[in-house]
Amino acid sequence: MTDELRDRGLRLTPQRELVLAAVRELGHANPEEIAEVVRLKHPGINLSTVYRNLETLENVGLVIHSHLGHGGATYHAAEDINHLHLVCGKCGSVGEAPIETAAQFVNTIADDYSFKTDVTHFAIHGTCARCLETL
Amino acid sequence: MTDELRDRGLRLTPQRELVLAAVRELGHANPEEIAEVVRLKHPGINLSTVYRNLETLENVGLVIHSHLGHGGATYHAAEDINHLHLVCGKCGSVGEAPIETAAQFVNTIADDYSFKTDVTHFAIHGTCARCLETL
DNA sequence: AAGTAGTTGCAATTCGTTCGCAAGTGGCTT
DNA sequence: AAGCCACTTGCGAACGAATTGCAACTACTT
Repeated sequence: MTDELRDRGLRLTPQRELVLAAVRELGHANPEEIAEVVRLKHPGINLSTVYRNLETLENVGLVIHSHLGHGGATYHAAEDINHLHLVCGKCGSVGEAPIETAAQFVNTIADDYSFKTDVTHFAIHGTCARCLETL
Repeated sequence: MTDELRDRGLRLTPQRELVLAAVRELGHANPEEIAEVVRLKHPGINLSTVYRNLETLENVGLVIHSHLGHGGATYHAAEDINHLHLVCGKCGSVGEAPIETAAQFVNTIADDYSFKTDVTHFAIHGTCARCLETL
């Protein structure tokens, strides 16, 4: 990460390093959760610092956010955006499926509308298997 | 709409009527925009009244919300939820495509994960034709 | 070792949404 | 036609999430 940052005149601070580490560790997490993990090693970190660092890490391409639910964004390490999210509207569970599942859909939209789809950015909303059973 | 409401012990107030009318007129709109339209005929309406009415109209099945962008929800008349939204991450434009476009995708997910997808609830995120050209 | 520009923490602010409450009003009942 | 009660409204306060201004700090270049 040092290069990605320095090449743009940005700095490698302990806080920034810890934020990235937390994102990598957590999988998908919101800023609040990330702050909690960071605080284990750097108790004083401010929430706004976490927000700002997530933003710069995203600009630099090390981190990506996606929207899983009604609320705010969740963050992923850029390396492991290789799945789409199946979010259950009833129980809130978050499942995963390989991006290839959507390959054909993405192609159709590209062909018919010249629209380049990023399937990972928004979750796929619906009802999960368990909730379908218990209706 | 009278029946949907009265059957549940709910009332048909002028505000409620105007909120539904505004949703039908606007296509996809957020609470603020809906409030503006309502105010043309009922200047005093309070924003929280709009929020509450959108909620009850949704419970009753006359209105549905979906998430098009980072921010809050946008509301549709229940009748015309027959398309999915293609939201451009660059320019913010909102395109539409028939739900059938996603039929195969939805089926695959149903078969492989027993997950029943509601494609209209979240937008399809990506880059629109025009923004792809001007890169 | 020093200077500079990026970064942090803090507190205040914004935005969108929700809440409690007292006053108002639909619409059933008589 | 009048009355009653539960549902609604408007208002202001409160809310959570995210953003901002600013002064103090510090990573990095030279």
